[in-house]
Amino acid sequence: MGRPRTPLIDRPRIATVALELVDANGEFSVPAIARRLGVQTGSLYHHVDGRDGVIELIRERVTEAIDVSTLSAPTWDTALQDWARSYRAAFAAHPKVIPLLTTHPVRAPGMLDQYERVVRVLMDAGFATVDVMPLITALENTVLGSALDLAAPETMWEPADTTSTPRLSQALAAIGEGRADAAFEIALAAFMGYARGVLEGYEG
Amino acid sequence: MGRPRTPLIDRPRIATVALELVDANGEFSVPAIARRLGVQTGSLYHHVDGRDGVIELIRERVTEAIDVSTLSAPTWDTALQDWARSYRAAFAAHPKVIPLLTTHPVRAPGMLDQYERVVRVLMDAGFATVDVMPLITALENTVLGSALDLAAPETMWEPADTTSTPRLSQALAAIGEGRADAAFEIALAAFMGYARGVLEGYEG
DNA sequence: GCGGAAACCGAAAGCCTTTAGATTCTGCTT
DNA sequence: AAGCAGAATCTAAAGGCTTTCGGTTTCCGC
Repeated sequence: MGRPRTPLIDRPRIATVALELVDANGEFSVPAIARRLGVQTGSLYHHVDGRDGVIELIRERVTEAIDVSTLSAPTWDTALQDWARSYRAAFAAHPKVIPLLTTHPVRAPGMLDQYERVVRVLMDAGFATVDVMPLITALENTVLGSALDLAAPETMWEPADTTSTPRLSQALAAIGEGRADAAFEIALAAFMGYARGVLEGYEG
Repeated sequence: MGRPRTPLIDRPRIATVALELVDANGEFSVPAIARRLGVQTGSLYHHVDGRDGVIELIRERVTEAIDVSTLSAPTWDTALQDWARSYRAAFAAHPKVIPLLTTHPVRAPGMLDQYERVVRVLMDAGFATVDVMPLITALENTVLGSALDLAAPETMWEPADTTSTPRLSQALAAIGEGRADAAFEIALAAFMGYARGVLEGYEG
Protein backbone atom coordinates (compact mmCIF):
# COMPACT_ATOMS: atom_id res chain seq x y z
CA MET A 1 0.00 0.00 0.00
CA GLY A 2 0.88 3.67 -0.03
CA ARG A 3 2.81 5.58 -2.62
CA PRO A 4 4.92 3.34 -4.86
CA ARG A 5 8.65 4.04 -5.27
CA THR A 6 8.15 4.67 -8.95
CA PRO A 7 4.79 5.89 -10.28
CA LEU A 8 2.71 3.09 -11.77
CA ILE A 9 0.87 5.23 -14.31
CA ASP A 10 1.18 8.57 -16.08
CA ARG A 11 -0.87 10.66 -18.50
CA PRO A 12 0.73 9.36 -21.71
CA ARG A 13 0.03 5.78 -20.76
CA ILE A 14 -3.54 6.62 -19.80
CA ALA A 15 -3.98 8.24 -23.19
CA THR A 16 -2.56 5.23 -25.00
CA VAL A 17 -4.77 2.72 -23.24
CA ALA A 18 -7.85 4.90 -23.58
CA LEU A 19 -7.28 5.28 -27.32
CA GLU A 20 -6.74 1.54 -27.65
CA LEU A 21 -10.00 0.86 -25.88
CA VAL A 22 -11.93 3.29 -28.05
CA ASP A 23 -10.34 1.98 -31.23
CA ALA A 24 -11.37 -1.52 -30.23
CA ASN A 25 -14.77 -1.03 -28.63
CA GLY A 26 -15.87 2.45 -29.62
CA GLU A 27 -16.05 3.37 -25.96
CA PHE A 28 -14.08 3.42 -22.74
CA SER A 29 -14.59 3.70 -19.02
CA VAL A 30 -12.34 4.79 -16.21
CA PRO A 31 -12.47 1.36 -14.53
CA ALA A 32 -11.61 -0.33 -17.83
CA ILE A 33 -8.51 1.81 -18.21
CA ALA A 34 -7.54 1.12 -14.62
CA ARG A 35 -7.89 -2.62 -15.11
CA ARG A 36 -5.63 -2.56 -18.16
CA LEU A 37 -3.05 -0.63 -16.23
CA GLY A 38 -3.28 -2.92 -13.21
CA VAL A 39 -4.37 -0.13 -10.92
CA GLN A 40 -7.39 0.83 -8.85
CA THR A 41 -10.02 3.02 -10.46
CA GLY A 42 -9.54 5.95 -8.13
CA SER A 43 -5.84 6.20 -8.86
CA LEU A 44 -6.51 7.65 -12.29
CA TYR A 45 -8.06 10.72 -10.70
CA HIS A 46 -4.62 11.81 -9.53
CA HIS A 47 -3.44 12.13 -13.12
CA VAL A 48 -6.52 13.07 -15.06
CA ASP A 49 -9.53 15.26 -14.41
CA GLY A 50 -12.09 12.48 -14.50
CA ARG A 51 -13.76 11.02 -17.52
CA ASP A 52 -13.83 14.32 -19.39
CA GLY A 53 -10.12 14.65 -18.76
CA VAL A 54 -9.52 11.33 -20.47
CA ILE A 55 -11.51 12.54 -23.46
CA GLU A 56 -9.32 15.63 -23.68
CA LEU A 57 -6.28 13.37 -23.52
CA ILE A 58 -7.61 11.36 -26.43
CA ARG A 59 -8.35 14.53 -28.34
CA GLU A 60 -4.78 15.72 -27.92
CA ARG A 61 -3.38 12.38 -29.01
CA VAL A 62 -5.44 12.32 -32.17
CA THR A 63 -4.99 15.94 -33.19
CA GLU A 64 -1.26 15.69 -32.55
CA ALA A 65 -1.05 13.71 -35.77
CA ILE A 66 -2.12 16.68 -37.88
CA ASP A 67 0.84 17.78 -39.94
CA VAL A 68 1.32 21.47 -39.25
CA SER A 69 4.17 21.74 -41.69
CA THR A 70 1.64 21.60 -44.52
CA LEU A 71 0.84 25.20 -43.69
CA SER A 72 4.33 26.27 -44.75
CA ALA A 73 3.71 25.43 -48.38
CA PRO A 74 4.68 28.14 -50.89
CA THR A 75 1.15 28.79 -52.12
CA TRP A 76 -1.90 29.30 -49.97
CA ASP A 77 -4.07 26.82 -51.81
CA THR A 78 -1.74 23.86 -51.55
CA ALA A 79 -1.16 24.74 -47.91
CA LEU A 80 -4.88 24.76 -47.19
CA GLN A 81 -5.60 21.62 -49.16
CA ASP A 82 -2.83 19.57 -47.62
CA TRP A 83 -3.68 20.78 -44.16
CA ALA A 84 -7.29 19.73 -44.61
CA ARG A 85 -6.21 16.31 -45.88
CA SER A 86 -3.86 15.82 -42.97
CA TYR A 87 -6.56 17.00 -40.56
CA ARG A 88 -9.00 14.46 -41.91
CA ALA A 89 -6.37 11.70 -42.01
CA ALA A 90 -5.70 12.19 -38.32
CA PHE A 91 -9.32 11.39 -37.56
CA ALA A 92 -9.51 8.68 -40.20
CA ALA A 93 -6.81 6.80 -38.30
CA HIS A 94 -9.22 6.49 -35.36
CA PRO A 95 -12.76 6.62 -36.70
CA LYS A 96 -14.36 5.37 -33.51
CA VAL A 97 -13.16 8.33 -31.47
CA ILE A 98 -15.03 10.83 -33.60
CA PRO A 99 -18.43 10.56 -31.89
CA LEU A 100 -16.63 10.95 -28.59
CA LEU A 101 -14.85 14.14 -29.57
CA THR A 102 -17.76 15.84 -31.25
CA THR A 103 -19.55 16.06 -27.93
CA HIS A 104 -17.29 18.97 -27.12
CA PRO A 105 -15.95 21.39 -29.70
CA VAL A 106 -12.55 20.71 -31.19
CA ARG A 107 -10.60 23.38 -29.38
CA ALA A 108 -7.62 21.65 -27.87
CA PRO A 109 -4.84 24.08 -26.90
CA GLY A 110 -2.56 22.99 -29.72
CA MET A 111 -5.39 23.53 -32.18
CA LEU A 112 -5.65 27.25 -31.56
CA ASP A 113 -2.10 27.76 -32.77
CA GLN A 114 -2.92 25.92 -35.95
CA TYR A 115 -5.95 28.13 -36.54
CA GLU A 116 -3.74 31.14 -35.99
CA ARG A 117 -1.44 29.89 -38.73
CA VAL A 118 -4.32 29.12 -41.06
CA VAL A 119 -5.67 32.63 -40.56
CA ARG A 120 -2.25 34.00 -41.38
CA VAL A 121 -2.01 31.92 -44.54
CA LEU A 122 -5.33 33.30 -45.78
CA MET A 123 -4.56 36.87 -44.79
CA ASP A 124 -1.19 36.76 -46.51
CA ALA A 125 -2.90 35.35 -49.58
CA GLY A 126 -4.97 38.51 -49.71
CA PHE A 127 -8.32 37.40 -48.31
CA ALA A 128 -10.38 40.08 -46.60
CA THR A 129 -10.48 39.87 -42.83
CA VAL A 130 -14.26 39.46 -42.83
CA ASP A 131 -14.07 36.47 -45.14
CA VAL A 132 -11.40 34.56 -43.27
CA MET A 133 -13.32 32.94 -40.41
CA PRO A 134 -16.34 31.89 -42.45
CA LEU A 135 -14.01 30.26 -44.95
CA ILE A 136 -12.02 28.45 -42.31
CA THR A 137 -15.17 27.32 -40.55
CA ALA A 138 -16.56 26.00 -43.82
CA LEU A 139 -13.38 24.06 -44.43
CA GLU A 140 -13.37 22.70 -40.92
CA ASN A 141 -16.99 21.62 -41.25
CA THR A 142 -16.08 19.77 -44.41
CA VAL A 143 -13.29 17.96 -42.64
CA LEU A 144 -15.35 17.03 -39.61
CA GLY A 145 -18.40 16.10 -41.63
CA SER A 146 -16.30 13.75 -43.70
CA ALA A 147 -14.69 12.35 -40.60
CA LEU A 148 -18.13 11.63 -39.21
CA ASP A 149 -18.87 9.69 -42.35
CA LEU A 150 -15.84 7.52 -41.69
CA ALA A 151 -17.19 6.61 -38.29
CA ALA A 152 -20.33 5.24 -39.92
CA PRO A 153 -19.61 1.85 -41.41
CA GLU A 154 -20.36 1.60 -45.13
CA THR A 155 -22.48 -1.44 -44.45
CA MET A 156 -25.12 0.82 -42.96
CA TRP A 157 -26.21 1.69 -46.46
CA GLU A 158 -26.55 -1.88 -47.62
CA PRO A 159 -29.66 -3.04 -45.73
CA ALA A 160 -31.78 -0.87 -47.98
CA ASP A 161 -33.87 -3.37 -49.84
CA THR A 162 -33.44 -2.92 -53.56
CA THR A 163 -37.13 -2.82 -54.35
CA SER A 164 -38.23 0.15 -52.27
CA THR A 165 -35.28 2.34 -53.20
CA PRO A 166 -34.13 1.23 -56.66
CA ARG A 167 -32.30 4.38 -57.68
CA LEU A 168 -30.43 4.59 -54.42
CA SER A 169 -29.36 0.95 -54.70
CA GLN A 170 -28.27 1.53 -58.27
CA ALA A 171 -26.25 4.59 -57.35
CA LEU A 172 -24.65 2.74 -54.46
CA ALA A 173 -23.72 -0.24 -56.60
CA ALA A 174 -21.96 2.08 -59.02
CA ILE A 175 -19.30 3.13 -56.58
CA GLY A 176 -18.46 0.59 -53.88
CA GLU A 177 -15.45 1.14 -51.64
CA GLY A 178 -14.09 4.64 -51.86
CA ARG A 179 -17.35 6.52 -51.40
CA ALA A 180 -16.22 8.39 -48.30
CA ASP A 181 -12.87 9.38 -49.76
CA ALA A 182 -14.42 10.47 -53.04
CA ALA A 183 -16.97 12.60 -51.20
CA PHE A 184 -14.26 14.33 -49.22
CA GLU A 185 -12.18 15.09 -52.28
CA ILE A 186 -15.27 16.49 -53.98
CA ALA A 187 -16.09 18.73 -51.05
CA LEU A 188 -12.48 19.85 -50.81
CA ALA A 189 -12.24 20.58 -54.53
CA ALA A 190 -15.52 22.47 -54.34
CA PHE A 191 -14.26 24.54 -51.44
CA MET A 192 -10.98 25.36 -53.09
CA GLY A 193 -12.74 26.42 -56.28
CA TYR A 194 -15.00 28.69 -54.31
CA ALA A 195 -12.10 30.17 -52.35
CA ARG A 196 -10.17 30.96 -55.53
CA GLY A 197 -13.26 32.67 -56.84
CA VAL A 198 -13.49 34.83 -53.73
CA LEU A 199 -9.91 35.97 -54.21
CA GLU A 200 -10.47 36.82 -57.85
CA GLY A 201 -13.66 38.63 -56.95
CA TYR A 202 -11.67 41.26 -55.04
CA GLU A 203 -10.06 42.47 -58.26
CA GLY A 204 -13.04 42.32 -60.64
CA MET B 1 -51.08 -1.34 -9.12
CA GLY B 2 -51.40 -3.47 -12.21
CA ARG B 3 -52.25 -2.40 -15.72
CA PRO B 4 -53.93 1.02 -15.83
CA ARG B 5 -57.32 1.40 -17.58
CA THR B 6 -55.79 3.84 -20.00
CA PRO B 7 -52.08 3.66 -20.84
CA LEU B 8 -50.04 6.23 -18.94
CA ILE B 9 -47.35 6.67 -21.57
CA ASP B 10 -46.76 6.11 -25.26
CA ARG B 11 -43.92 6.46 -27.75
CA PRO B 12 -44.78 9.99 -28.92
CA ARG B 13 -44.78 11.31 -25.39
CA ILE B 14 -41.53 9.56 -24.60
CA ALA B 15 -40.04 11.18 -27.69
CA THR B 16 -41.31 14.62 -26.67
CA VAL B 17 -39.95 14.43 -23.14
CA ALA B 18 -36.64 12.97 -24.29
CA LEU B 19 -36.19 15.76 -26.80
CA GLU B 20 -37.08 18.35 -24.17
CA LEU B 21 -34.49 16.93 -21.82
CA VAL B 22 -31.78 16.92 -24.47
CA ASP B 23 -32.65 20.44 -25.60
CA ALA B 24 -32.35 21.63 -22.03
CA ASN B 25 -29.45 19.60 -20.66
CA GLY B 26 -27.72 18.15 -23.67
CA GLU B 27 -28.37 14.70 -22.31
CA PHE B 28 -31.09 12.39 -21.07
CA SER B 29 -31.51 9.21 -19.07
CA VAL B 30 -34.26 6.67 -18.91
CA PRO B 31 -35.01 7.39 -15.25
CA ALA B 32 -35.18 11.12 -15.98
CA ILE B 33 -37.79 10.56 -18.67
CA ALA B 34 -39.73 8.27 -16.35
CA ARG B 35 -39.72 10.87 -13.57
CA ARG B 36 -41.08 13.54 -15.91
CA LEU B 37 -43.83 11.19 -17.00
CA GLY B 38 -44.65 10.17 -13.44
CA VAL B 39 -43.89 6.55 -14.10
CA GLN B 40 -41.43 3.92 -12.91
CA THR B 41 -38.21 3.53 -14.86
CA GLY B 42 -38.91 -0.01 -15.97
CA SER B 43 -42.23 0.92 -17.53
CA LEU B 44 -40.52 2.64 -20.43
CA TYR B 45 -39.11 -0.67 -21.55
CA HIS B 46 -42.60 -1.75 -22.61
CA HIS B 47 -42.72 0.99 -25.23
CA VAL B 48 -39.13 1.53 -26.28
CA ASP B 49 -36.15 -0.72 -26.89
CA GLY B 50 -34.00 0.69 -24.10
CA ARG B 51 -31.82 3.73 -24.23
CA ASP B 52 -30.84 3.23 -27.85
CA GLY B 53 -34.51 3.01 -28.71
CA VAL B 54 -35.05 6.43 -27.21
CA ILE B 55 -32.24 7.81 -29.32
CA GLU B 56 -33.88 6.42 -32.45
CA LEU B 57 -37.12 8.05 -31.34
CA ILE B 58 -35.34 11.38 -31.05
CA ARG B 59 -33.73 10.88 -34.43
CA GLU B 60 -37.12 10.33 -36.04
CA ARG B 61 -38.58 13.39 -34.36
CA VAL B 62 -35.82 15.64 -35.54
CA THR B 63 -35.52 14.36 -39.09
CA GLU B 64 -39.29 14.50 -39.50
CA ALA B 65 -38.91 18.26 -39.76
CA ILE B 66 -36.96 18.04 -43.00
CA ASP B 67 -39.13 19.43 -45.77
CA VAL B 68 -39.27 16.75 -48.46
CA SER B 69 -41.32 18.94 -50.75
CA THR B 70 -38.18 20.92 -51.53
CA LEU B 71 -37.16 18.02 -53.75
CA SER B 72 -40.08 18.71 -56.08
CA ALA B 73 -38.66 22.02 -57.23
CA PRO B 74 -38.58 22.54 -61.00
CA THR B 75 -34.80 22.66 -61.28
CA TRP B 76 -32.36 20.23 -59.72
CA ASP B 77 -30.13 22.86 -58.22
CA THR B 78 -32.82 24.72 -56.32
CA ALA B 79 -34.21 21.37 -55.17
CA LEU B 80 -30.85 20.28 -53.84
CA GLN B 81 -30.07 23.62 -52.26
CA ASP B 82 -33.38 23.98 -50.48
CA TRP B 83 -33.31 20.39 -49.32
CA ALA B 84 -29.87 20.90 -47.80
CA ARG B 85 -31.02 24.07 -46.05
CA SER B 86 -34.08 22.35 -44.67
CA TYR B 87 -31.98 19.38 -43.59
CA ARG B 88 -29.63 21.64 -41.69
CA ALA B 89 -32.47 23.70 -40.24
CA ALA B 90 -34.01 20.56 -38.77
CA PHE B 91 -30.85 19.96 -36.79
CA ALA B 92 -30.33 23.61 -36.04
CA ALA B 93 -33.65 23.60 -34.20
CA HIS B 94 -32.14 21.14 -31.72
CA PRO B 95 -28.39 21.67 -31.66
CA LYS B 96 -27.81 19.67 -28.52
CA VAL B 97 -29.09 16.45 -30.01
CA ILE B 98 -26.47 16.40 -32.72
CA PRO B 99 -23.67 14.76 -30.75
CA LEU B 100 -26.19 12.13 -29.68
CA LEU B 101 -27.28 11.27 -33.19
CA THR B 102 -23.89 11.27 -34.82
CA THR B 103 -22.91 8.29 -32.71
CA HIS B 104 -24.91 6.19 -35.12
CA PRO B 105 -25.27 7.00 -38.82
CA VAL B 106 -28.30 8.96 -39.92
CA ARG B 107 -30.18 6.12 -41.55
CA ALA B 108 -33.66 6.35 -40.09
CA PRO B 109 -36.28 4.56 -42.17
CA GLY B 110 -37.84 7.75 -43.44
CA MET B 111 -34.43 9.03 -44.48
CA LEU B 112 -33.84 6.31 -47.05
CA ASP B 113 -36.84 7.44 -49.05
CA GLN B 114 -35.47 10.95 -49.10
CA TYR B 115 -32.14 9.71 -50.40
CA GLU B 116 -33.99 7.79 -53.06
CA ARG B 117 -35.64 11.01 -54.18
CA VAL B 118 -32.38 12.95 -54.11
CA VAL B 119 -30.75 10.30 -56.26
CA ARG B 120 -33.62 10.60 -58.69
CA VAL B 121 -33.31 14.37 -58.82
CA LEU B 122 -29.64 14.08 -59.72
CA MET B 123 -30.15 11.28 -62.25
CA ASP B 124 -32.94 13.18 -63.97
CA ALA B 125 -30.71 16.23 -64.09
CA GLY B 126 -28.26 14.21 -66.12
CA PHE B 127 -25.58 13.29 -63.62
CA ALA B 128 -23.68 10.07 -64.26
CA THR B 129 -24.58 7.18 -62.01
CA VAL B 130 -21.04 6.91 -60.72
CA ASP B 131 -21.01 10.53 -59.66
CA VAL B 132 -24.30 10.56 -57.78
CA MET B 133 -23.43 8.97 -54.45
CA PRO B 134 -20.14 10.79 -53.94
CA LEU B 135 -21.94 14.06 -54.62
CA ILE B 136 -24.79 13.28 -52.23
CA THR B 137 -22.37 12.14 -49.57
CA ALA B 138 -20.37 15.32 -49.96
CA LEU B 139 -23.51 17.38 -49.56
CA GLU B 140 -24.61 15.38 -46.54
CA ASN B 141 -21.21 15.80 -44.95
CA THR B 142 -21.49 19.53 -45.45
CA VAL B 143 -24.87 19.57 -43.74
CA LEU B 144 -23.80 17.43 -40.81
CA GLY B 145 -20.48 19.19 -40.40
CA SER B 146 -22.26 22.51 -40.21
CA ALA B 147 -24.78 21.06 -37.79
CA LEU B 148 -21.94 19.93 -35.58
CA ASP B 149 -20.68 23.48 -35.58
CA LEU B 150 -24.05 24.64 -34.27
CA ALA B 151 -23.75 22.30 -31.33
CA ALA B 152 -20.49 23.98 -30.32
CA PRO B 153 -21.29 27.25 -28.59
CA GLU B 154 -19.69 30.25 -30.26
CA THR B 155 -18.24 31.29 -26.95
CA MET B 156 -15.78 28.44 -27.22
CA TRP B 157 -13.71 30.55 -29.55
CA GLU B 158 -13.57 33.51 -27.26
CA PRO B 159 -11.20 32.29 -24.52
CA ALA B 160 -8.31 32.54 -26.95
CA ASP B 161 -6.18 35.25 -25.38
CA THR B 162 -5.57 37.98 -27.89
CA THR B 163 -1.83 38.07 -27.41
CA SER B 164 -0.91 34.52 -28.38
CA THR B 165 -3.20 34.34 -31.38
CA PRO B 166 -3.55 37.91 -32.69
CA ARG B 167 -4.62 37.09 -36.24
CA LEU B 168 -7.22 34.62 -35.11
CA SER B 169 -8.64 37.12 -32.66
CA GLN B 170 -8.71 39.76 -35.35
CA ALA B 171 -10.46 37.49 -37.81
CA LEU B 172 -12.97 36.50 -35.16
CA ALA B 173 -13.71 40.08 -34.21
CA ALA B 174 -14.46 40.87 -37.84
CA ILE B 175 -17.50 38.64 -38.03
CA GLY B 176 -19.33 38.11 -34.76
CA GLU B 177 -22.70 36.40 -34.75
CA GLY B 178 -23.47 34.67 -37.98
CA ARG B 179 -20.22 32.77 -38.40
CA ALA B 180 -21.86 29.34 -38.47
CA ASP B 181 -24.56 30.38 -40.93
CA ALA B 182 -22.09 32.13 -43.20
CA ALA B 183 -19.86 29.06 -43.23
CA PHE B 184 -22.72 26.82 -44.19
CA GLU B 185 -23.82 29.09 -47.02
CA ILE B 186 -20.26 29.20 -48.28
CA ALA B 187 -19.91 25.44 -48.24
CA LEU B 188 -23.28 25.07 -49.94
CA ALA B 189 -22.46 27.62 -52.63
CA ALA B 190 -19.12 25.92 -53.16
CA PHE B 191 -20.78 22.57 -53.57
CA MET B 192 -23.41 23.84 -55.99
CA GLY B 193 -20.76 25.51 -58.08
CA TYR B 194 -18.80 22.31 -58.25
CA ALA B 195 -21.88 20.25 -59.11
CA ARG B 196 -22.80 22.57 -61.96
CA GLY B 197 -19.26 22.20 -63.24
CA VAL B 198 -19.58 18.43 -63.21
CA LEU B 199 -22.71 18.61 -65.29
CA GLU B 200 -21.13 20.96 -67.80
CA GLY B 201 -18.06 18.75 -67.93
CA TYR B 202 -20.12 15.94 -69.50
CA GLU B 203 -20.69 18.04 -72.61
CA GLY B 204 -17.28 19.61 -73.05
C1' DG C 1 -66.42 -16.25 -19.99
C1' DC C 2 -61.42 -17.40 -20.43
C1' DG C 3 -56.68 -17.23 -21.52
C1' DG C 4 -52.98 -14.71 -23.16
C1' DA C 5 -50.85 -10.43 -23.92
C1' DA C 6 -50.17 -5.68 -22.46
C1' DA C 7 -48.89 -2.12 -19.08
C1' DC C 8 -47.86 -0.86 -14.73
C1' DC C 9 -45.11 -1.29 -9.99
C1' DG C 10 -41.39 -2.80 -6.96
C1' DA C 11 -37.00 -4.55 -6.55
C1' DA C 12 -32.68 -5.96 -7.63
C1' DA C 13 -28.10 -6.94 -10.16
C1' DG C 14 -24.26 -4.95 -12.15
C1' DC C 15 -22.06 -1.39 -14.18
C1' DC C 16 -20.14 3.39 -14.02
C1' DT C 17 -18.38 8.07 -12.01
C1' DT C 18 -16.62 10.47 -8.40
C1' DT C 19 -15.08 11.54 -3.73
C1' DA C 20 -12.89 10.68 0.78
C1' DG C 21 -9.76 8.75 4.15
C1' DA C 22 -5.66 6.07 5.23
C1' DT C 23 -0.98 4.95 3.97
C1' DT C 24 3.55 5.35 2.05
C1' DC C 25 7.09 7.50 -0.53
C1' DT C 26 9.60 11.85 -2.63
C1' DG C 27 11.66 16.20 -2.59
C1' DC C 28 12.57 20.43 -0.60
C1' DT C 29 13.55 23.15 3.37
C1' DT C 30 15.89 24.00 7.52
C1' DA D 1 19.94 15.07 9.37
C1' DA D 2 15.30 15.92 10.31
C1' DG D 3 10.89 17.32 9.10
C1' DC D 4 7.02 18.34 6.44
C1' DA D 5 4.05 19.26 2.26
C1' DG D 6 2.47 16.91 -1.38
C1' DA D 7 2.15 13.10 -4.68
C1' DA D 8 0.53 8.41 -5.72
C1' DT D 9 -1.68 4.41 -4.43
C1' DC D 10 -5.32 1.53 -2.18
C1' DT D 11 -9.72 0.63 0.10
C1' DA D 12 -14.28 2.01 0.61
C1' DA D 13 -18.40 3.94 -0.32
C1' DA D 14 -22.22 6.90 -2.16
C1' DG D 15 -25.23 7.71 -5.85
C1' DG D 16 -26.72 7.20 -10.64
C1' DC D 17 -27.77 4.64 -14.73
C1' DT D 18 -29.26 0.55 -17.63
C1' DT D 19 -31.62 -3.46 -17.86
C1' DT D 20 -34.17 -7.48 -16.28
C1' DC D 21 -37.47 -10.13 -13.58
C1' DG D 22 -41.56 -11.29 -10.97
C1' DG D 23 -46.07 -9.78 -9.37
C1' DT D 24 -50.50 -7.56 -10.38
C1' DT D 25 -54.20 -5.77 -12.86
C1' DT D 26 -56.64 -4.82 -17.13
C1' DC D 27 -57.75 -5.35 -22.03
C1' DC D 28 -58.89 -8.11 -26.25
C1' DG D 29 -59.79 -12.11 -29.23
C1' DC D 30 -62.08 -16.42 -29.35
